[in-house]
Amino acid sequence: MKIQVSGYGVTMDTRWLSEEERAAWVRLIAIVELLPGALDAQLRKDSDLTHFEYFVLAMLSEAPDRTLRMTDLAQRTNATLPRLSHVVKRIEARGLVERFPCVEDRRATNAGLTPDGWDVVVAAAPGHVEEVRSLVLDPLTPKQIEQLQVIGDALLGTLDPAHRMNGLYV
Amino acid sequence: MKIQVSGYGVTMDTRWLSEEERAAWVRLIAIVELLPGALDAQLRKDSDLTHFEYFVLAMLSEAPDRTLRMTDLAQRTNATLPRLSHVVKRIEARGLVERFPCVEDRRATNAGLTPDGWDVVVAAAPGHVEEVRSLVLDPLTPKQIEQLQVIGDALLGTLDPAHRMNGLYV
DNA sequence: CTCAAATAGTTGTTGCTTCAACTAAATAGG
DNA sequence: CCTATTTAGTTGAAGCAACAACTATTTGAG
Repeated sequence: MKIQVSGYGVTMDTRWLSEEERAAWVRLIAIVELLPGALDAQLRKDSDLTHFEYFVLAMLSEAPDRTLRMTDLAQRTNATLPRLSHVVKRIEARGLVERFPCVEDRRATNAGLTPDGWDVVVAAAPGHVEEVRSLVLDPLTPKQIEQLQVIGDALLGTLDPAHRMNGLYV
Repeated sequence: MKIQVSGYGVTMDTRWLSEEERAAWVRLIAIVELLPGALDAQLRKDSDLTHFEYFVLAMLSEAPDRTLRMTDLAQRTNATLPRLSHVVKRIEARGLVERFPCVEDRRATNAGLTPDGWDVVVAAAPGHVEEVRSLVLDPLTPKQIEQLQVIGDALLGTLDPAHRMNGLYV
């Protein structure tokens, strides 16, 4: 057994990370921790929405009739059905969406954007897009943006094999 | 569609996202949504730890005397002090860390890893590293890992300007 | 046709994060 | 000095998410 300085200490038959791997990983995990808070903060402040609520409204705003079935919406937003159900209940209470039973399959529920909900998304979008630009896009070169897209595809191949998170977003 | 935002008497047009920008952004946001859950799931299952708890223990395990001041630890883990305080209280109750007042500055509290805490990190590390490999590193080429590191630096320049998230991680 | 299993969604509980309020100690201004 | 402010940390309340349990339809096997 050998004590490592920048590893975890005890060496086993695990393949530890190389310096390059560690550098990339540390940065990715930092981004994953910081980005949601930054997004939430801007949307909260300017539009009284969480990022997830915005995400839900944005998905609906791009759907035919601005309406989707709960299961479909859950997949596009990468939410569990219970989570989505609670969130939709809250934004329904605020008048931004409405739920109604599906005719073809009476187990199913449709969630549709109300006119008020549409107005809220339209009002929130520009500020959100500006935030995305200043946080993520502006610091990168066009080449890096392309690299990020390719890298993202590779990671989502393992994180989201079914490619369920496919909605048109922003 | 062109939506106008007005603020402080100035009206400006929103620059919408190009196809490349949107593609990169959609993938990044999907990763940010999916990665934490995947990390938590593995650590929960195999070691009864959240990823954040593991992160805290890992930081302590690399510090001199396996001890850090709360503020320092909060910065390295990118947590607020209240969040860290609650988490440390919980893992202290499990015997993994202990808190004791700092001698030089009696406002401050030190958090130190106990022998049990050390054992837990050492036991959890290999499985976690394997998970990181299979989720993030293995799907990427060495060149992409390098690109990810550079891109990460650029994004953290705006997300974490003070570069507080500096701990040696993994 | 019937009954078991799968599917769609909701609801309640528990746990973690955030926010605001608080205590206590160190520092700085006059 | 001595008071005012800043810094370090804790605590309690409120809100959101994960999980489990539940109802209600639909499908499918025999």
